[in-house]
Amino acid sequence: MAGNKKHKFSERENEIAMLAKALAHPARIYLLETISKRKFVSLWELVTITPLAQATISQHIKELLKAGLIEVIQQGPFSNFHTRPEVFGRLEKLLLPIIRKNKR
Amino acid sequence: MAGNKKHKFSERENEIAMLAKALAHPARIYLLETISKRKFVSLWELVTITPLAQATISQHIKELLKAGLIEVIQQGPFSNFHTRPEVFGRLEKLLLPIIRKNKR
DNA sequence: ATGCCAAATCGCATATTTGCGATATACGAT
DNA sequence: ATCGTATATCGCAAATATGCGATTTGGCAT
Repeated sequence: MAGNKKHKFSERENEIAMLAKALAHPARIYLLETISKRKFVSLWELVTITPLAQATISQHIKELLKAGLIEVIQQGPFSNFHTRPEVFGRLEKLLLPIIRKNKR
Repeated sequence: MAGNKKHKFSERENEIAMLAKALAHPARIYLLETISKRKFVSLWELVTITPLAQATISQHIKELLKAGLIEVIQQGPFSNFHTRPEVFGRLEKLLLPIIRKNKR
């Protein structure tokens, strides 16, 4: 079964896996890049341009928030999202060495 | 339900997600780095140093193979794994722009 | 308070992932 | 051919992820 064996691996390995998991769905890549491009996007706007139901988009956004890749700033009835530079820096710090070591 | 909506997103988004998914488990990060460090490792060796059952490790290795991150070369009864530089290069090409654009 | 809109959450169905014991397969040595 | 070792695969159980309709929540205006 899927009994949690995560404690068997290092904090670092778990952190990399956690961040990678947040990126492991095309909808989340799309949402992330849209938020990134526009700097500031509301969920309502994401709903209008994404081929998924509002509930589903809300769910994916929650995943991105949980991983810390994006942040929300409430503006009236709107949730405005933007990316969190520190966490992308962390991602670079964790992932680049692995990529660099193995890339052609 | 989880009906496949992947076709609703671009090839590129799907490729990034596919590679990220391969990295989205601490055991796979651990296996990948071990294979990377030693340049050439058999599954038997991985089994002796990884806190998971042989069947489970075999499964994770299969995921890494499917994503193209590693390759196997049979040597007698041993499966020797090594990383695939082209695919890490691809990963860099796809992921770095996103990271760079958003990092602090 | 009522109505309206954006967003989050609930509840459910289905799909996929994770883990492993058991079994099957492949290879080398004898 | 038989044995021993190394891997892969099967079959199952449980956990988690995905998707969405329906409902709830929160804010703003009137």
